[in-house]
Amino acid sequence: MELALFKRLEVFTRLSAEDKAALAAIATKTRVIAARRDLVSEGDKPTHVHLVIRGWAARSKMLPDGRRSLVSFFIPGDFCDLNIYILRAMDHSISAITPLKVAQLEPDQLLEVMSKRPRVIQALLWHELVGAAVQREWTHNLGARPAYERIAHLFVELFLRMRSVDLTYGDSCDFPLTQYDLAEATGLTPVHVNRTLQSLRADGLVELERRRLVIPDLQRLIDVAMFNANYLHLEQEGAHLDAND
Amino acid sequence: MELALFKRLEVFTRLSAEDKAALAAIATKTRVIAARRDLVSEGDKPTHVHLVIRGWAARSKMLPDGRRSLVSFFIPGDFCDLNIYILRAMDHSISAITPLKVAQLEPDQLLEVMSKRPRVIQALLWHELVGAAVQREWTHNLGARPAYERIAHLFVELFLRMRSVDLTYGDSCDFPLTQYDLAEATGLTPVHVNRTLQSLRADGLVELERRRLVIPDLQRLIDVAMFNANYLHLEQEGAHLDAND
DNA sequence: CGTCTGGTTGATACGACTCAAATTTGGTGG
DNA sequence: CCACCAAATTTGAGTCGTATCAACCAGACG
Repeated sequence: MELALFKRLEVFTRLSAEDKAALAAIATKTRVIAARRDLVSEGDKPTHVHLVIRGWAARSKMLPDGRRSLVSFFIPGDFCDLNIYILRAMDHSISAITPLKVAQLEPDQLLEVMSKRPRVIQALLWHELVGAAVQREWTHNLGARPAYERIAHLFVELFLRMRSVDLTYGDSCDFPLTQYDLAEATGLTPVHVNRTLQSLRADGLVELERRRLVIPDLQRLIDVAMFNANYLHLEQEGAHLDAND
Repeated sequence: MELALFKRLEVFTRLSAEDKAALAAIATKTRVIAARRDLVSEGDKPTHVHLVIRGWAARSKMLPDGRRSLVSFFIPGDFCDLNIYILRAMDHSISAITPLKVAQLEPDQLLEVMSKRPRVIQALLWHELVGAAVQREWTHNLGARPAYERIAHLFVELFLRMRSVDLTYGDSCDFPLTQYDLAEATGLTPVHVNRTLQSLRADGLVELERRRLVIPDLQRLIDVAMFNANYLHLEQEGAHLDAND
């Protein structure tokens, strides 16, 4: 288990080597899911906490008439389902976008680690709160931005999140979402996503092919999307905290 | 301070009389805000945790071009800003819809109560998780439902939330949102909200006038809105837990 | 009374959807 | 390495839901 995975948790609090080792010790059991399969399904009583190790996943909600939304994405370093301690049944599904490797944590063991290591509990709480902030921004994105800016905004968010876990390479990163996925995440039609994407490309804001995203001028895309990185709470506050007290 | 306010927290865990007394003891300082004024503003470093005692509030996010979204509503019994322990600056504003009375809790004192009373910490965590689930459903609502169902869905949600804190009277409740508020919350135009509201009325699904909502046939509205109460996690799990151990 | 806020109406325009088909890409097995 | 198939992307034409702009109306309030 690569400790690099816990980088995301350290934005808020630096974890000590022991904290990370304790987490790693209970994250040994992994599971691999094929692309497009469910990790957890709506209605299930959840049994494990998952940590994404490799690949992308999405949280989806479905309407009785078949309409589906993707309401969150998970990239490496993201925990899903920290809420299982409390919620009785899943109100959404989590499915793999790509082939997905996750660590499967036993709730009891995680609880044990948290009770002994206040930094870990803080880090996980921070993780959840940022998740909630992202969700609010998505609501805002769907409610307030037209298609062009809305898609641009999603690109910026995902790019910055990938960058925060060192998964970008200069101005590019993996980007496994299909146009159909983008449609479900933005509340648009696949056809309209396609056309909007073409304008974004024509305007030189993004390149997207073969599951690879290139953003030649990030600042320009940020401006277009009216993106305010506030909500990602990426500032390295953790840097100020000593990990060894 | 009326203990009834903590009813919302008890959906998940029954709180003992002492738990509630401890909360009430630190919730003595109240603050009153005029309608349409900010309780907390975007960018602020938050200083208190707030509990809504009377009135409605909303969480809003604004775009540089002036477009605004309401991304959450708070009704009596709701805590706002439990995240202040972690987040450095507010990524949204909280403003009063009606004249608003809140309890202003000192973060330190709340922390103190939580550390001594595991049930309280559980209840607050549950509260946050439900808030996150509601946020996801809003994202879904904006992304997947057309105007008519979308507004219907919001009515059902707010009605059920009001009912869960005993603020409904049979098939009706206070409903202080203007059509302009509804527009900002649903990502629609005030004009379109007006017209959609007229259809909902014409179809006998809701009555709404003078800040009062009547839902003559809740089940029918639920069906129209494709509302699944799952995500509110209202089932009285707390009923199973003994408050005195 | 006038003023203000919130609600309503009408006419028109446009962004996004629908349906249907063609094309390209990527993966698989022969 | 090519042939094939399925998945993903692209294109076109026509429609519809929602936005826009501009009045107008009703009640609340000082």
